[in-house]
Amino acid sequence: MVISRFAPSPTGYLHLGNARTAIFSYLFARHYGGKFILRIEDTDRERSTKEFENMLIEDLKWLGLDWDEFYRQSERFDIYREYAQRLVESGHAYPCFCTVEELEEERKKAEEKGVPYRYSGKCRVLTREEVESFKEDGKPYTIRFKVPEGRVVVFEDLIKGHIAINVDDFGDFVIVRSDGTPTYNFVVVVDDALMGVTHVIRGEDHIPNTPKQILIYEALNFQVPKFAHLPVILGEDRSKLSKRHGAVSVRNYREEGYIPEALFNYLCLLGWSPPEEGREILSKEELISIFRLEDINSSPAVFNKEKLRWMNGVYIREVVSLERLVDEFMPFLESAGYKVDRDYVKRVLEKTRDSFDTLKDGVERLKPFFAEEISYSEEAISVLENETSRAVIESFLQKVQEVELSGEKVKAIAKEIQKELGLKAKDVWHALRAVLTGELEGVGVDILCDVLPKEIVIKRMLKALQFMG
RNA sequence: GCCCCCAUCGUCUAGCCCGGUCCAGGACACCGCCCUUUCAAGGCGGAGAUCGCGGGUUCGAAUCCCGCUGGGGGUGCCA
Repeated sequence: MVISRFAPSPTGYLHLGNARTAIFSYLFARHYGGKFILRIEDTDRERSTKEFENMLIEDLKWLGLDWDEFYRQSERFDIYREYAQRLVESGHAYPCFCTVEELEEERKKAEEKGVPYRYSGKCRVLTREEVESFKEDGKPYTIRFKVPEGRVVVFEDLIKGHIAINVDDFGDFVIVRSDGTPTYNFVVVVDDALMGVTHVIRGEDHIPNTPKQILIYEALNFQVPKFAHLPVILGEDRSKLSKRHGAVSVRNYREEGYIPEALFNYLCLLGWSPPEEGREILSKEELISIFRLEDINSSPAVFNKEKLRWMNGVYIREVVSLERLVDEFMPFLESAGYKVDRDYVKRVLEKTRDSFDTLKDGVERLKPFFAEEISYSEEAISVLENETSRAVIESFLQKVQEVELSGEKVKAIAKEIQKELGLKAKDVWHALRAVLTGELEGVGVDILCDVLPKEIVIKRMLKALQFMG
């Protein structure tokens, strides 16, 4: 069976890049009917927080991901301790008593000499007696993995292909910190092996770590999994997508009114493309059935907010059901301070969902449907100041009294007024629009009248007349 | 510095493995027209890539080989 995992560290909000990694890893597992594991990598006790962990989980669920197993590394320290012990006993690792200061010194010297830095291996040659006596003195120590010399680690990456790295490039690395907590390169191996992970799917920034991990797999006699390193996501300036590029967390997009399925869909298209050309709007189910690691592009992709926006619009106007859209939209109306009836919102959205790209934009555009009081823009005011506008409004008020209000009716009335007053269609509509929406652009006056209660329409007319004095 | 990865329209990409059907296809954005009471949406059309550069191999290269350049990533008692 295929087993993949997503292993975020709870040190911040779920980043778009990580979200995409999670999605690919998830799609892969589901495609093969395998298992998907979520593992919180919180071995760095300094930077990890429970709050971030909760938000990570919340965001992953919001995106539509689910997992079969859940682990938290901070709860598995006993396991790591045991395997670290084994490595020491088998001679693959050793205690190192060097202080941070000493190491800093080594690094500085290397830099001055212009040679690439790697740990000197000083403590590698400590005798048993020396080690014992240091320990008795209570000297803090780390445990380092002994990197074999002259070894070239080779692996076939499922995305990048053949990769060979000479491990002489890095020195013995720390697997257990002086405070007893294990480090990433070590725990990731122990966990992936123990959890039976068959495919390690992660960002390409992990490629340099891979040989170190393979060395540990071997030392522990674990079976080495397959690796698939995803290209990174870049910002507009082609550097790794980060906070300085603006909104880069899943949460940002959630708050801006993006539909989770749209974000999910868009993220999939960064670095991956469906085998069937031309179809880009794909549901989670479709993605699961067609997703293959082989179709992942090996070059980095620039995140394009415009296209995400467009895609979100597609989801709003034609993909999600009306009920779903209402559910998604309600919270945005509430946080904008509108107290409205769900049924009313549904009637509004049914006619207007094709005119905005994000829920937040929707709130703005649909203001005339929800706001108690509307305010006039400068352009609207200048229209209201037109002599003809008063006549239009007065006539409209009179004609609307005896009829049931609807978009069709309003069209008929507008035409009548136009004829009676000898105006251009534009003049009539502009006046009505200014009165009803306070703007000269936006939703159609007819659809506005289709759902807006008649008394509100009348109220706005009267208010306008009053405004005109 | 050293190590690693990458390179097709502005952006995401198809094609590259198995050279010719590619004077390179699709999508977003852009431009124009249509629809129209406005803005969107929608429909139709357009512009946009000498396939990073230079060498090879070949009758023929975006596709194979080599070099260069550019970009990105890594180089932690972070993950």
